[in-house]
Parts: sequence; structure tokens; C-alpha cells
Amino acid sequence: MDSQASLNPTAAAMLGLLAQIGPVNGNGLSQRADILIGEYWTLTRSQVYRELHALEQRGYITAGAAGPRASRDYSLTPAGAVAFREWLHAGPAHEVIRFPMLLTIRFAEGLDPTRLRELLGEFATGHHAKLAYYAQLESDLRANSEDSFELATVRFGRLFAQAVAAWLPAHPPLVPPVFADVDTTATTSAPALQPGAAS
Amino acid sequence: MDSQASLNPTAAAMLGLLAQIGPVNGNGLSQRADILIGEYWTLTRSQVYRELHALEQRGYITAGAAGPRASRDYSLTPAGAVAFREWLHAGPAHEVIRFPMLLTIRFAEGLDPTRLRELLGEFATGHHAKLAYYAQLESDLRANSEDSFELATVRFGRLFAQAVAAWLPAHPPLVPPVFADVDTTATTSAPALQPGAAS
DNA sequence: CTGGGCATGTAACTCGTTACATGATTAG
DNA sequence: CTAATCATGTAACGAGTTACATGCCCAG
Repeated sequence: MDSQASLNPTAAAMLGLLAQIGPVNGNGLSQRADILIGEYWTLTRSQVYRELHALEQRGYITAGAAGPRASRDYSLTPAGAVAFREWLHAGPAHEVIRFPMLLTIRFAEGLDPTRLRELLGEFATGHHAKLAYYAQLESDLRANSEDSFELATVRFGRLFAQAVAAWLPAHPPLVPPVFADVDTTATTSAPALQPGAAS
Repeated sequence: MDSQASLNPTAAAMLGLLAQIGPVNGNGLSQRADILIGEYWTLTRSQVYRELHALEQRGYITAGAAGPRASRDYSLTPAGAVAFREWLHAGPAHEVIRFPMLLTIRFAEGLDPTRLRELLGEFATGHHAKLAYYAQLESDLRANSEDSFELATVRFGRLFAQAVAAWLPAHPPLVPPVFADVDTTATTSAPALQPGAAS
């Protein structure tokens, strides 16, 4: 009937995960999603439940018997697998970029400079932690390397975090001195980002 | 009454823009937003209208007389300026990161390799164009440099695009040969325009 | 056997998108 | 003067978030 409408990325991600991790209930799926794709695709528990219902109605997944609570383990149907492969083949949707930090910077003219430094400091701290995390994850993956696609996504995360780290200290008037000389290529491995035309 | 609830980033951006570009109607604000902050914050026309109404009710903006059509030019009130400054001071919201391309990559195991190369090729083309655009914009800004905060946001965009460009060719099995040796630091020159998108 | 926390699911609301309606403006 | 197109705004829907409800399970 209305099985026409194509998948949204969130639903597709859920199908992809179900394909890889087998029968699981809503809560479990949500947790696994956080771990497995959370770095580039957020997914709240409520969304998961809603999509599970929708996907079941479309026949893309089926639920087993009820477990404790009203919980049920879902698994992919053949139709679901087809729909998922179609989504994959169609290619990724357009990027939607939203960096709240950049909004703040853009209007920072109206912001007390001290406060601005504080905010940038917090941001920098968080980002250096994230960078370290990615670098670690990446070298772990390289060691046990089984999934080269997962590695590609982690590499992306690391490079992105590195770009942010390179951005932070290089805008002198904005940056708190304590961060101004942090080694941005830090964190174990990580070849330096090419400096490009940066100044 | 409920003027307590604090601003969301979209509403705040609109106040910030109104402060800088003075009285303007919904359509005009939408267009200016695309140009001024569109690189890191998207905003559809419909959102603009809804938020304008909401902001007016909260007393953060006022509308002048009706112009052609039901259009009215809005401007910031003192209360609006205060609310905006509070939002600025509170600091940016948490990042929400969503890269559809990485979802596709993550599950690309189930994707025909030829198709994967095609998709990556399109993506690469779009990104190199974007990189060139940022680089151009950045050097223009440096020349006429008046707003150092705007420059900071553009620099961020350029570094980010550069990181993506660095990521693309370095995952050999994924990348189409024709892009494998593109100079990723090339900023001023760029391949054709047009991000050929599929959704 | 009880009460506090956690696992699981639901409901209600806000935000974002898509599709539409209609008054102005201009080309011919 | 009419029709095509643009400018401006609205309505309806889909996706994302926040707050809540309640059964399960374990410490004491």
C-alpha cells in the first residue's frame, strides 16, 4: 500500500543496525545505536520506538514474543533488507550543518570578552578530549581491524576533531592563552593536519 | 506569562540578525540568514515566520505598519536585545552531529562497490567546490576585514572542508581513482560547481 | 517483603520540512 | 489587459526532544 515512501536516514540506520546485531528490543537498539553510530548520527530512545512501530507496520521488521515488560525483540524481514539496500543505493541525503558554537562566535561582538574566553575554553577542553578519544579508538580499530568501513568513519571523526583543534588557537583575539599553545596534533598517533593556507 | 522559557538557537539567530540588519520582513530576514549564517545554521522560511510570531508575542520584536501583502517589517525591542544577550552569555547548545554520508559508509558493506565509488565521487566533487568557495570567501574577508568574528566562522568552514578533503582520498579501497591524487590543500582552484545530490 | 533505582515504553510538545495559497509585478 | 512569475505568508505534516508512567529486580 503506502510502502512507497522511502526511508529516512534514522529509520535506515535502525534497519542497518538490526541487520548487524540481530533481534533486540527498543531499549537495546537505542543503546547500541549510541555506541555504534552515535558519533555521527544521534537517535533518541523515543525516536527508536516510534520508528520501530512504523517499520513494523510497513513489514520491514517483525517482533518476537513479548518479554519482560511489554518489550519485544525485533528483527529484520526480507522486505526490510530490500528496503535498506535500496536506501543505501540511493546515496546519502544532503548534509544539514548546524554548529551552535559558530552562531555564538558570529554574534560574539555583543558578548563580554571574558565570557567569550570562558566559553571557548570549555569548548576547547571538550574537543581535545574528543580528539583523544577518536585517536584512541582509531588505533584500536587499526589493530583489530576487521571492519574497514567503521574505520573510515572513525578516521573522519578524528580528522574533524583535529580541524576544530586547529581552528581554536589560531584566532588570537578569541582564544584563552592557556590553550593558545596546546599541541593540536597531540593524542598519540595522528599525522598532522595539513596546514593549508592557514595563518 | 511564559516569557521564562529561554531562546532556542534559531530564534536567537534571528534576533542577532535583526540587531545587525535592522527592520526587515519575514522573507527578507530569511534571505539574509541564508547568506549571513547559512553555512553553519540552516533556517527555512517557514521557521522564520513561526519564530517571528512567537518572538513578537514575547515582546522581543515589534512590527511596523503593513507593507505590500501582509508583510510587516520587524525590529528588535530592548527586551529582545536583553534576551539575546542572555542567550549569548549562556553559551552554545550542545552540538548535534549528523553526517548522512557517514551512515552510508558505515553500512557500505552491503553496497555495490561501483555504486559506492560513484557516491563518493559525487560527494568529493561537491566538497571540493565547497572548499574553494570557503577559501575564496576567506581571502575576500581578510582583505576587507572588518568583522573578525565572521572571519573566524569562515575559517572554521574552510578547515572543516579541508578535513573532509583530506579524509576522502586516504581510504584507498573506497575512493575512486580519479580523486585519489587531488591536491587536498588546493584552495583557490576547484573543479566544477554543482553538488549533484541524490536524496 | 519493601522501597529505591533501573529498564522499558508512551505521550505531549517543539522544531524542521514540504506543500500550498494568494496578492503584487512585470513582460508581451 | 492578461498571463506568467515572483514575493510573501500560511497550513499541515514529519521528525526530534522532554517529560512522564510503570513494571521489574535487587539490596537490605
